[in-house]
Amino acid sequence: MATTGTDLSRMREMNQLSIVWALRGNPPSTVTELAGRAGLSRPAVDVLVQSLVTDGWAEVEEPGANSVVGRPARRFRFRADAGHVLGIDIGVHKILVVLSDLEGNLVRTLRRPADPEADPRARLAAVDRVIDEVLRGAGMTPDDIWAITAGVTGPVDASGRTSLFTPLPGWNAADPVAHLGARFSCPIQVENDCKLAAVAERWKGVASDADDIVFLLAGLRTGAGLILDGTLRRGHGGAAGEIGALKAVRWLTAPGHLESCPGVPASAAPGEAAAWVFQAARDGDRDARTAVRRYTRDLAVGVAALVLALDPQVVVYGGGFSRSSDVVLEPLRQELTKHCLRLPELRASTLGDESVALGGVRLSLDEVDSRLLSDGLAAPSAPRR
Amino acid sequence: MATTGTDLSRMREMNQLSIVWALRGNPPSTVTELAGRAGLSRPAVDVLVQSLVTDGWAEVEEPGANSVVGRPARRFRFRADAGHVLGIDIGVHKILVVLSDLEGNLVRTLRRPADPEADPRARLAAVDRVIDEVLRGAGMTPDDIWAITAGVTGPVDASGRTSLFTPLPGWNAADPVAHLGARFSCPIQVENDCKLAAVAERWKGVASDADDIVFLLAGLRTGAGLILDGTLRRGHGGAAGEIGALKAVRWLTAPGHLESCPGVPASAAPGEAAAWVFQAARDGDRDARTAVRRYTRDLAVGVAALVLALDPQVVVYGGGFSRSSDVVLEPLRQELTKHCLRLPELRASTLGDESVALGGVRLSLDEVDSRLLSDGLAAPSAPRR
DNA sequence: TGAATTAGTAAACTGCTCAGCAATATCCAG
DNA sequence: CTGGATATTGCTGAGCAGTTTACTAATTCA
Repeated sequence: MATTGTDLSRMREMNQLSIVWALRGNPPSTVTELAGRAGLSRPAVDVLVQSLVTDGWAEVEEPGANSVVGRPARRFRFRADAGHVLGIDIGVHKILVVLSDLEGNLVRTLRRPADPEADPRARLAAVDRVIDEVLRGAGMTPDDIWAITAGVTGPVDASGRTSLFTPLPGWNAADPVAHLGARFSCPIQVENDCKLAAVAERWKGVASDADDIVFLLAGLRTGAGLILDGTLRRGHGGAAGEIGALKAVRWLTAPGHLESCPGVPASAAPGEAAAWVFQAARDGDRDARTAVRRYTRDLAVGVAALVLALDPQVVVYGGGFSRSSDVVLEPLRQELTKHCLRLPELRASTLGDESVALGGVRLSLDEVDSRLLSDGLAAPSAPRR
Repeated sequence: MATTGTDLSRMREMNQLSIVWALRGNPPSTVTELAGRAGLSRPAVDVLVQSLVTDGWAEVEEPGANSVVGRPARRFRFRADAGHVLGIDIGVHKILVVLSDLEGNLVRTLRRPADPEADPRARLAAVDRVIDEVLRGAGMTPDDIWAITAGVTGPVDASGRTSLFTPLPGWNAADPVAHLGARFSCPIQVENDCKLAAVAERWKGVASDADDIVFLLAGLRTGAGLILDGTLRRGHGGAAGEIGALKAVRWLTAPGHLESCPGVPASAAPGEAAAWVFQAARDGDRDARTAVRRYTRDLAVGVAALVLALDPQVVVYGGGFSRSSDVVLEPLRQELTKHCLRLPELRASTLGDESVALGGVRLSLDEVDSRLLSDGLAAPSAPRR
């Protein structure tokens, strides 16, 4: 453990950061409240918050109507709009861009359909267009963006490349980090979609109380994202959670049970077929229930492997199929009890298909925070790579 | 992130700790060397190390023969013998106790056979006897011990109980923490044996360079321990790594291929049978090679599941069978390439059957360190629970 | 209007780090 | 054998950050 020594200036930096963290995500706060939250004395907080105001990180709110006894206090507010970050979902069928301020408040969300057959150039050009539209709508330029995280399907390595496999046509030759880097000088990450969705689920979703989470992205493709000890697990090569690649785990073929269910309208697209089967199962259709049961049986093997390997607190069922969790969760639970030693809680995602972009926002905010931690906080400005 | 503010006294504490860490594990060091290592100024280090000496954490070494030019510097040495910790392996067939000083130097190691059929009371009494012998041999009393970590088979929950299952007869009714706590007032942990062995492998073993490790404890039983991001993963209920419980993973039956190999002497005990087969395979015996291949094929499914789930940098093959890694590793590698996306490095453990107790020592030392971090360092003494 | 309560501010104090200088001890070249 | 070079120790004063204490300011309630 190579702990490095601390001096006064570093101490001040850290105390100032602890004020920022006490300020952020809370309603406008008095000096006394901040002192309590940050564990510092009132005078110390006073000078720290003063300098935050002059630097532009915080704003004063002069005392107004105050119903409590005593001298009314000024309140300080974190200037969440001092910077912004982007979370992007580069999907097969859609592109979703979310713009957020530094507090994680979503400023703007824009979804555009994407051509499933588009080659990487065309897809990245489409991403650019959606980003442009979002920025224009918010009256911003690329320089106002402090960090970007984009999600794609398939395992992503440290450089943001998708070398092993991906359902995005031609994508393993694409370099989205370089592409975005041409217009944005802020830090840019590309990450696997399941991993981002898992992050979102812990941030604003159904697993915010848990530190050990297995997240399932269930749809026509099935994937998993892992959060252990509260932090996203990428794996040494970025391929953590890819248990679906194991032949004994029939995640590739599992959704097929839904499509091949007797009674599905011949005209239905694959995604619609699954929705039809779930609805039919909900209505009590015998064939549909069998199909769902087969689907969950195949799904459960992989989930059980993850559960046994990691012993998580919560398994979150997310992705496109999570809308039908009411007919999936119970059979899945029954299957899992057959396999597992200790059954974790099973929860259905509520974030819908924004989870990937949301997770991207969260990772971008984390990136901003880690910059603050390492570089300290000068006047707010977009970090450069 | 609830970072709490820092004041001067806490800062001194941290700087003093950083001196301790700069001192420990290094040869006796001069003030200048320490200043460099800890990132502090020379005068600062001087007063800090002075107070460490008066507290008893460090010793001065007056300058003696000095071959370098200039005024000879005093050297300071960490008093590794200020305290000691125990690592214990409570196995089915043996009990192994390791006594270590604060620097991780092994002071005393004692192995005693255990009755496989012994009930928990008898087994814990045997543990007591081995501990007593070790302490007596080192001239110590229970009060000289600062932390104890014991390893047992089967998943261990946070309280040190083995409630799910275990091959130790009657053990799920045992409470080893309470038993040891009657004589020792220091912190006591009980942990799963595979997890401890994994920790040892990263500490003094073959995976000291890796942060993401899957450790296999391969013997008549097969188990796994996970280290991710450099820290041991226990799982929410302490059952991480128990992938062997999955029916599709045939870890329970895998060693059977070895015992049922044609040609094994009828008189051989199960453990000896495996050794015989490995030797025969080494000598080119056809049946033995087939048996080993079957064994690795069954083993590989579970390993592949862990590898795909976690994408580790290294897989370590340890446990009793690791002595025969020369005939196992290559077939295992071949099987894994069939299953995995990205093959991690495959290494054979070199720690032998001391790994569990060694891992216990490491965890005990970690416990001591975390006490120092939270409570600061007064004069050295055994921490109380 | 005065008591009670809370906020803001100034001054004194503590404790730590750092820069720099003088003192000291050894080695080595001449 | 001696003086210079080198490297370490010990010391002092300056600077800085945070705490404590005390005092003043602003507001509500009785």
